[in-house]
Formats: sequence, C-alpha cells, structure tokens
Amino acid sequence: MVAIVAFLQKSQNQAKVPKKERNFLFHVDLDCFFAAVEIREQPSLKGLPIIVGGDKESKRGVVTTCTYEARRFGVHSGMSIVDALKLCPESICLPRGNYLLYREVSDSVMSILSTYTDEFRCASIDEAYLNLTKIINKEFNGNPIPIAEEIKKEIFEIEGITCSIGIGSNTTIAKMATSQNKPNGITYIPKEHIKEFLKPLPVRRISGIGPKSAERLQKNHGVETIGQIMKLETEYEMIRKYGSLGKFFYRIISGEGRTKLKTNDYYGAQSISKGRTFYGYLEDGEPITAEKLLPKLIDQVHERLTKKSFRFKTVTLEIKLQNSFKNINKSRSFLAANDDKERINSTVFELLEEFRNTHKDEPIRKVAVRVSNFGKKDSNQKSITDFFSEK
DNA sequence: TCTGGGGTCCTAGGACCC
DNA sequence: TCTGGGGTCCTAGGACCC
Repeated sequence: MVAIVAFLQKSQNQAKVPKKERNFLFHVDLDCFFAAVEIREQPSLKGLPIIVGGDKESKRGVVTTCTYEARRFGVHSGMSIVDALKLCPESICLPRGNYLLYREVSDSVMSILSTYTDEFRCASIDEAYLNLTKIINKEFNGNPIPIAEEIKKEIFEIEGITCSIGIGSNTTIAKMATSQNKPNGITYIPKEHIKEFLKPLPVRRISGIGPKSAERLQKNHGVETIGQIMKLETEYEMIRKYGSLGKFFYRIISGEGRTKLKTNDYYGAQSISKGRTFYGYLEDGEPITAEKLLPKLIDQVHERLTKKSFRFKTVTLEIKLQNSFKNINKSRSFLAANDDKERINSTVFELLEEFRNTHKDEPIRKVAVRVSNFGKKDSNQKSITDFFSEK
C-alpha cells in the first residue's frame, strides 16, 4: 500500500504527467422549492410566511417547505403544523396539492442542468449534483463561479425561481457549501480551505450525520464540532476512534471523498412505495383498516410500476405501530422479476397475516406497500428525457 | 418534537452453494 | 461425519435525507 502511494507521488512529479486538475462538484438546491413555485403562480403571496404541507383546519401533517419569512419565526421543514402555527400563527398554509406542477418545474430544471454535463445526478425533486471538472478546467481556467452564475441565471429566466449552489472537491463538501449561503447564493470551498471551513461547524451539519449519530458522538467522545474530530490527523486514528464513521470523516476532511456521480436516468430508482397513516375515514366513509386500505395502495403502486415498465422481485409490507412508532417490515422475494398486480396483492395479504399472527391486536398507525429489487431493464428503454417528463 | 410520505443506503444474521 | 472459507441472496431493522 505504502509502495503504491509513493509510486503515484513520484509519477506526478514527472513532466509528462499532466498537472493534476482540481475537481469541481456542484450541488444545486432550489430555494424553498414548493413554496417558490406557489409564489410564482400567485405573486400576491410574495413576502408572506408561506407553509406548504399540512392543513390549518385539521392541524394535521408537517411542514414540507416554508418561506424564509416563516423560517424567521423558527418554522422549519419536518415540524408539525401545530408547532409551526404556535411559532407563526399568521402563516399561510397551502396543501401540497400542486404536486404535478412541482414535478413539471423540477423536470424542466433538471433538463436544464443536464445540458451542462453528462455527469449529473438528480438527488431529489429539488436537488442535483453535477461534476463540471472538465469544462471548468478547460474553458474557465479553473474558476467555477462564472458557470455557477450562468446556471442560476438560466434557471431563473426559464422557470422564475432561484437556487443556491455549493461547489467543492467532493459531493459532501459541495452540499455543505450550499447551505452556507442560502437562498440565492453561490459558495465555493477550494480544497485548501476545507479545514478552515469545516472547523467551526457542528457535526450535525454533515449530510449523513443525523440525530442518533450526533448524540452518540457527543455522549461517547464529547464531540460537537468537526474541528474536534480534525484533531486526529490520520485515517487510521479516526477509524480507531470513531469506527466506520471515522473513515467517512477522514474522506470529508481530507477533501477526497466521492467525486464520481452515479448518474441516474430514472432506472436508478430502487423502489416504489405508497403508504398512508390511519386517520380520518376512507372515501366511502368507512373507518380505516389495513385490509380496506391495502388494495388501494397496491393499485397505486402497481400503476406507477407499470408506467415506468419496471418489474419487481421483492414485495414489502411496512407497518408502523401506533404505540411505539416502530416499523415492522415483512418482505418476500421471487426468483423472477414480474409486474403482476395479483402477485403483489396475494403477497401483501400473506405478509399481513404473518404480522397478525405475531402481533395479535397491536394497533397499527400506518401501512405501506413497497416493491423493489427491480429486474434488468429491457433493451428498448426510454431515454433520460422520458424520465424528466414523467410523473 | 407527540411526529407525513417517499425514498436511499448500510448492517447483520442465516441459508445455501461451491 | 467433522471440517474450512468465500460468495451471494434473502430478510429485518435502522439511520438518514428531502
């Protein structure tokens, strides 16, 4: 191992090897996306505290997105509507009803982005990664800012919404850079400034470190900021102290990390699911039971599956328990991939019976049906543009 | 924090095969 | 009949993300 490293360093010093180019990974994040689309459609909403998701009347649901005017009061996504309204009673709650429109705008933005590079990954409805290393080194003399400005301008001109862009030598740094300067910002963290940038930030800011890991780091090691982790220098030391997280930390801090993007045409999708929490009534006015709800969920999953010409091998029934909020997953796999609705149906009900056998009368909070483990795609698959125009 | 919906990825044990 | 080691798939659960 040591020998290989030494060899690489040596070869980099030789004249015939080109000077090592910097990597430029871009993370593009649409600002308060759903809310921004709503405001675009209804400009009188501009400047108001808008919450998308949840219902003011029934006080159910959580905040999906909100404008900065609402964030100023402490409202943030994931928060229950009840709490959000306590913080900002005058906020305007919009249902997430315009989902098709959000999808349309997102598709349009993604196709704009994909014209800049083939190395492109759509990470969610409002986020994407681009590897612009080649073009920036070749045509912009290693300066990523002009192209970032161009991307922002193009998105704004075509779709009328703003985005924030983070640039770094790997995807994690790029993403962290984005949140440094929101909304409507551009942040570039050159490799030599990574340590300085990371030092004061809480570990929780790293994408992949959630509440559980943050708590463990605090409890077991007294660690709160990334600077505290940076006191260790080698990968070996970090792994010894933090286990597999140590490896992850080392990569981020050293600026190496992931630069290859798994490009996703839509076939990147790993699963399709549909679920519902038990509240209110079914459309026919009957109270909700798993038996009544599941066929509807299966219909919807199957519809999406066939729309995408996917074939599944695995069917999963997910059940969230009312009292403990625990998820129980039951799944069954088949040897051959298929798209048979009856197959999903019979499997789901078998799994439900198994659940009932072991959990007797445990009240259920939510059920979901998932299909996954998709078989190989056909040769005459659709192009990437089909992906972006699909629901 | 009394918590929606749709996802991804990782881990770990067990079965089964060579 | 006791014995590996390695690879892969399946199942279940958990953490995390937007």
